[in-house]
Amino acid sequence: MAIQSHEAIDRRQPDDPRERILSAAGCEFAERGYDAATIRDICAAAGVNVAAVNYYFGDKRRLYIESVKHAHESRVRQVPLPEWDSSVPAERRLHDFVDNMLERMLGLGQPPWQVRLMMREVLQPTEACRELVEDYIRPHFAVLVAILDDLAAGRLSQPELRRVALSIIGQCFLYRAAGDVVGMLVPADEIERLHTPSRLAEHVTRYALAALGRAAPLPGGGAGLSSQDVIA
Amino acid sequence: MAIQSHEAIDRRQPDDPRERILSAAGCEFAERGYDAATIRDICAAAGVNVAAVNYYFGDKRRLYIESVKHAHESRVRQVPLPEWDSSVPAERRLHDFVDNMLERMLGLGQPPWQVRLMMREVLQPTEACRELVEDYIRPHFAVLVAILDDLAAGRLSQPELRRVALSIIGQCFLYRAAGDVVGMLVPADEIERLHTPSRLAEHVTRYALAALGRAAPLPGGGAGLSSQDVIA
DNA sequence: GCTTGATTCAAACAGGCGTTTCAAACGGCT
DNA sequence: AGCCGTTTGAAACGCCTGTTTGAATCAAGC
Repeated sequence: MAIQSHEAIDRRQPDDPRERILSAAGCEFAERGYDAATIRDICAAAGVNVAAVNYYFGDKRRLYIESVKHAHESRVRQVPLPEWDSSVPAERRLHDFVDNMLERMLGLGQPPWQVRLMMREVLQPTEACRELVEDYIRPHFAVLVAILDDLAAGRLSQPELRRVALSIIGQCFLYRAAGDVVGMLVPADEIERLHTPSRLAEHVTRYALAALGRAAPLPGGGAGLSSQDVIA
Repeated sequence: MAIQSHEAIDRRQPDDPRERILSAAGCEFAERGYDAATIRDICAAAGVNVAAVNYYFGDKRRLYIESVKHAHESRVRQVPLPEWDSSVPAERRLHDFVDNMLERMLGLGQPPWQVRLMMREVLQPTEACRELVEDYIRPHFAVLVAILDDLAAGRLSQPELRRVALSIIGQCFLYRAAGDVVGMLVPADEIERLHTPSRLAEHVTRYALAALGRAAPLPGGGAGLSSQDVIA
């Protein structure tokens, strides 16, 4: 039997069992991975019976896909694409974009399982991945390419712009995806001082601007937006 | 029941059951992950009985750890750290290093499951990770930092050098770890033409040299070691 | 030959998994 | 009240997992 009036009712209220299951599932999938996460644990965390997942979602695989979408939607709502006044210079827009991306990925506020779950999709794509790329990643990518196009003032081809964009994303990506290993390679106090989202954003931005000839090369003092880490 | 003379015999010969299990296990773990890989599948691939893994390794977890070490060792043997004559300029050494790293990661020869397995450790560290970092990653990292130190001629502090090194590694890392998503963002023909290890190595190197003021900024024609992708 | 230890094998074990069942409880409705 | 579709609940069903057993096989030493 069932699953009929699911479209009709409002949902989205936090005591809705379906919503509770999605949150618990996303959290569990993010932490343990698809295979290691069990329906029993998910249902226990959500405070519902194991039969509920069959009732609402059919089976584990569809629950997983829905929970990825759910995480991705709520994440988009939390951290929207930044928008700028047309007078803001491209350098500042690049910095804001990178800062926004790092803040979203490393998220000092609370390390959100949503990002961890989406990261799993990126690293080992399943059915939910294509949707994730189209709705979430590609728009961000397009904005970055546009900023770089402004910075290069038409002197770079689209393929070149894309490669530069990937270079910038790669740097941010490393800190999120391989953060544990980075933590083993860099002294702990240096991590605390210099590997905050805002400090990293400044480094990545300065690195890119210097490479594009829109700022003095790296050792230079007056190039970036500020000069921290004085001596170390 | 026992495990006694394991140290005595030579092993390393390819028909040794222990060796066969390690290879099959590494392959299976790399492809499916720890939980999804089953001992039965591994043993079937290795052509041994399921009891063999208990006999040789004790249990699944220890088999996993040993297979990570095994993959890492054979990978080190395959692709050693490049060495240079002291007359080679730092620019060339940087290019060679990046090219070597990308070739090892993306490995055109055969997409090796060893790298995929090690990548899993980097992304979600287990017990085997620390050893991996100390034996394999840290030495490479140190070489890169030394090259950058030469390039900067002492004008960058150690923390700054490490950040630049991570920027370079991050760019390579993205193509390996998030290659599927990159493939969705970039046109297929562009991938084929420009996202080869050697082309990417040139881009990453040029990007770094420009940022450090050791080459003309990116749009410049005569800066890099060659100027491909003419118009696109 | 026989003995001894190391190795292999088929078969079984207990436990956890996703999934299903079916009856009980709920909530509007007339 | 009684009815009926929706939602929950405890229990069970197969199935597949990692692991273990105990006997069969092999290799070498005497």
